[in-house]
Amino acid sequence: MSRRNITINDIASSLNVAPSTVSRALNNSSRISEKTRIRVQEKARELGYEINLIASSLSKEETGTIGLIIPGINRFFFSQAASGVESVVRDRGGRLIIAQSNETLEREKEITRMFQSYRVDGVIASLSVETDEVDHLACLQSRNIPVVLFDRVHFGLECTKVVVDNFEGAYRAATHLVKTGCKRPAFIGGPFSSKLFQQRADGFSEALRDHDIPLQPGFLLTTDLTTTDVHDAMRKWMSRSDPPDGIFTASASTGLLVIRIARDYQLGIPDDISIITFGNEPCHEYTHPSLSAIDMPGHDIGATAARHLLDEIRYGSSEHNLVIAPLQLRIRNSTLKKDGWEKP
Amino acid sequence: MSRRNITINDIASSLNVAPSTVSRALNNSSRISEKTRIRVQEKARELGYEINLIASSLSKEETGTIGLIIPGINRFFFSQAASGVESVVRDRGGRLIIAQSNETLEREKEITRMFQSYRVDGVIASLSVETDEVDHLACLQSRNIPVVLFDRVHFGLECTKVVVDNFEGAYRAATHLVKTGCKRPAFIGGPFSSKLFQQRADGFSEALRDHDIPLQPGFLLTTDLTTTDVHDAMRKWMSRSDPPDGIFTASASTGLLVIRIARDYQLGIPDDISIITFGNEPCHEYTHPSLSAIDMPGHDIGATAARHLLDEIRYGSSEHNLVIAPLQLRIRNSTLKKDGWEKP
DNA sequence: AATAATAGTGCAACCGCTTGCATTATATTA
DNA sequence: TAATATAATGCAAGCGGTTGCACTATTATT
Repeated sequence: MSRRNITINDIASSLNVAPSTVSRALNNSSRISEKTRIRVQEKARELGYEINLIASSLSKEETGTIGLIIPGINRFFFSQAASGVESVVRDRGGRLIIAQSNETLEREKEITRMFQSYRVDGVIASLSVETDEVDHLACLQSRNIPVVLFDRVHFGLECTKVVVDNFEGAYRAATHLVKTGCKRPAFIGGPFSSKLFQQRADGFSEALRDHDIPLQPGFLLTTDLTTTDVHDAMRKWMSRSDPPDGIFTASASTGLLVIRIARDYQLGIPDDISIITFGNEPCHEYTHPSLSAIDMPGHDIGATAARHLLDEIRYGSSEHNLVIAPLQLRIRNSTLKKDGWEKP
Repeated sequence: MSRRNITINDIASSLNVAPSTVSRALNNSSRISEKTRIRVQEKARELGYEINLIASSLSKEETGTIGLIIPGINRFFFSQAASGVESVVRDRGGRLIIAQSNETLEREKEITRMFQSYRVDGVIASLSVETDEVDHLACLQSRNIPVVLFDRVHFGLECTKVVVDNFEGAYRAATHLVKTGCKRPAFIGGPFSSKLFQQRADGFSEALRDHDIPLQPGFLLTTDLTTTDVHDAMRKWMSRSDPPDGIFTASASTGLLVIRIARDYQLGIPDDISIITFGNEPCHEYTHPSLSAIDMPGHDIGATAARHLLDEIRYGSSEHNLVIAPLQLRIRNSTLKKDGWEKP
């Protein structure tokens, strides 16, 4: 059982050539004769040689590794995105390090420091809710490590960003509610400190305005989206004599919660109340009724972010784009009122 | 904007000490005087020094990085497990590289080669369905890279394994079905090439035997668990004059599918037919009715695997354990028949 | 056949940190 | 005070590749 790993020196000496020749042969340098290349590669296979990427990284001053920061890997959207990133990075022969911020800025900073130490070639990130400044990311850039943000972006950082059009998605969701017969739609979203929720609220409002549906006072709620918050909101709404007949939740998980609470209130979905969410999860197919949603293509978003980052690394272009990923309206039963105006 | 990264040499020369002194000071070696240590650490902070982990890894011949191989990051159980691994690894100051096999052996082999090249300190893996031999993992071990398997393990590899007791879980699920009034429970699982499904089937059978419930012919199905397979199975069962009155699915996703198909057949759940699954997902709370399950603690399993691996790395112990993670029976509405024998 | 151009290979420095051993400064002991 | 033990620091050789440049072997040009 050979303890020590085979190195290019082993190959070199067993073939009586220089290590540099071996290195070039293994990297298919054009400066090596076909004959030698084959001799070297065969010997390498014979000895079970595997390149030491650490050594290679050190001398090449690039690691072929990119770092991914997400709030939590175990949330559907982010795991989809991670999957997308991973597949692109792998296709291009790279490696991926994934780290979770757990929604704290402190941890996010820790991770960027770690990535810096690791000399990753680039970083893709979706920011924690807490993140209100981006010095830690700017620091990466100043050390020549390009950054690409997706979904949870911050416009204080000059970099390529891959986002969905939150305004448009919300607009479409609200329009869908209206077109399927809702006269009194309501909105529940997260804090406006996150631009994303602001935009979703705006899209919702504008859609109502454009369709001449008045926004009832108290029907546009901003909370922290904790379970309690959502329960409170529902209680407030349902205790009214004129409750909403449609709800748009600005997050997928909130929608799932709302559908359950609505059932507890014995509300008929969608006939008493329609429900649609921003964000789509596998669950949505399995709820009762199945839950309509604005679907954010997580995998594509991750893949796109990765492609942009890798291009920036490869070509050193410092051209920063704002990429808008397409949204899909997934109509399911939670918004198909019997007497709705529009049936698919 | 300083392009080049600060190195220990920069610190050394600006302080007129040797690089080795700086290195030791930064690593809190006891061989350095308090005074120098502080001087060095302050200067390091002042210059914005960040250790180059690549260089450090190369000279220490250890990377502080561990590799994780899972079939797919975007599946709940595995993302939970990954999360568990990550948190433990991070607590101990390490880094994690995650790679997905996408359920193919070939990709799994590729990953192990990549990990080898990366000189990860250890590997945690949950095998692809295709994986019927473990030479690629044995190869890691032979190069002194310890391996820990979880959930999808292979007993051909001598290593620590973290699993759940599939037999017992299935036994408990089946017993639960029986105790809640099922007289004709059925089982649908994956191919027996995977030990795990075999064990679940065995647990199911034994529970019936122990409770004197006969297993009807054709009620223990082994398929590839594709959507078509599940539909076929349900059609076969439901076209009988004496269909099952309870179904135990050996995977969570199959259960979700079954509950939907059952609704399409207009079956009352749980009164006409109870459903319980091996594996629990957030979805289970939101289906209608909510779906009972044997819950595998993904996060804990990952964390446990990580702890064992890191200990093996640190202490070089070659003692290999079989760790059985506890299962939880999550009783929800899909198994609470009105006239069941046992109510919680 | 002599010269120039080109292809193939080797030398050696380097990437940045670590570490065994040698050396020097300081403290302890006789 | 000299001899010895101990603490603090420095030297230099790695770790395993990569790469600019020098050098040799081969081929093309006149």
